[in-house]
This record gives sequence, C-alpha cells and structure tokens, in this order.
Amino acid sequence: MCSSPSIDFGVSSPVLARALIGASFWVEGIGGRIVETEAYDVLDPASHSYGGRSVRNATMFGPPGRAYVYRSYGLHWCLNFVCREEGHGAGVLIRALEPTDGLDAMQARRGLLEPRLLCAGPGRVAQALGITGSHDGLPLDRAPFELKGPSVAQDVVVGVRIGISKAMDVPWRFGLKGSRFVSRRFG
DNA sequence: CTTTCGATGATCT
DNA sequence: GATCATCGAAAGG
Repeated sequence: MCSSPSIDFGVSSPVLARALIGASFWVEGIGGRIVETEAYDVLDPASHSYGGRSVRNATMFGPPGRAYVYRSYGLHWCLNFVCREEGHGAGVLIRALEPTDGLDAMQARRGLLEPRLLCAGPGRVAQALGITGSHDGLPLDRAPFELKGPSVAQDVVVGVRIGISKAMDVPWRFGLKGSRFVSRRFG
C-alpha cells in the first residue's frame, strides 16, 4: 500500500537526485540502497549534455526513466538515470549504494573488499552490479533492473559535486545523512 | 589521516 | 592535443 512507491522520472534532476536517496536498486537481483547521487542538466556546464546532443550523450536526450551508461577515464562505467522530459538532457549519476543483496557476487567482481567499499563511488557501483555499456538506453522499470522508492522520508544531506572542473559551486550532490557507504563525507 | 600520480581510451576542439 | 561526472596504489604527515 504505502511501501515501495515508484519513482517519478518526470522531474528536474536535483529533485530526482534527492528523491532517489534511500531508494533500492538492483541489477539481476544484486544491489542495495542508494545513498549518494548527483544531478546534471543541459544548462549545467559540468554535464555531458551541456551544449546539446552528441553520440555519447544521446541517451540523456531520450525518454526519462532509462539508464545512461558511459565510460569514464577509459576504464570505468558510470550509471545515470535519465529524467525530466524527452529531449531535455537531464540525468542523475548514481554515486554510491549501501549493498544489501548479492554481496558475494559484488565481492567476486570487485575483489575481497569490506562491504563499505564495494559500491562507494560511481565506477565501483557499476562494477559491483555488472553494469556496462550494453545497459545504455535500457528502461529502468524492467529486467534486468528493479527500482523501489523509499517507503519513509529520508534524512538527506547536500553538498557540491565531486570530480568536476566546471560549476563546482552548484550544490547538486545528495547523500543519506550519516551513511558510512558514501564515496566521500559531506562537509 | 592526506595528497599525488599513473592507467587508459573515448570524446571534443 | 587536451580533457575527462574515476580508482587504487604509493608516498608523506
């Protein structure tokens, strides 16, 4: 009834980024609680979508509710959720999870690590969940994905985004207050 | 605890 | 040719 509400992707990226904190996300049954996100938008110089559509960012300009997966620094995959409306170019980067399901599989993929480090960072999330470029453009409401919103209000903390060199003062990083599973502490 | 740096390849100018 | 929405190891306090 009021548990496991669905997520509304037809909102701005900061609104979605905040709403995703405390949600649960799985790929093939492996996943956990989302504890850290970042918002990006077409009008935001730090965003891949800034400046308009290209081959890489095409999924960001497609329908909301799909996965935008890109290769980072030639080595890592990173997962975003597309939002707002088709053609806009907005998304939310999934930066960290608190692992709850499939810890064995995550450890097998990432090496023998303490749970705290399995999904603490966007590249780590993708590796632990087995996300690659083959998932780019896939809808988030169907297999292999599963997504359930938080059933109760979450305590959310806000900060500036990590690892960017433009728009560094924009407070579009969101985290679950007190979580030990974030990629970096909030100031 | 912190900072620095190499890996590695697609993307963009 | 420069720049990355990163990670992990290494070195320094």
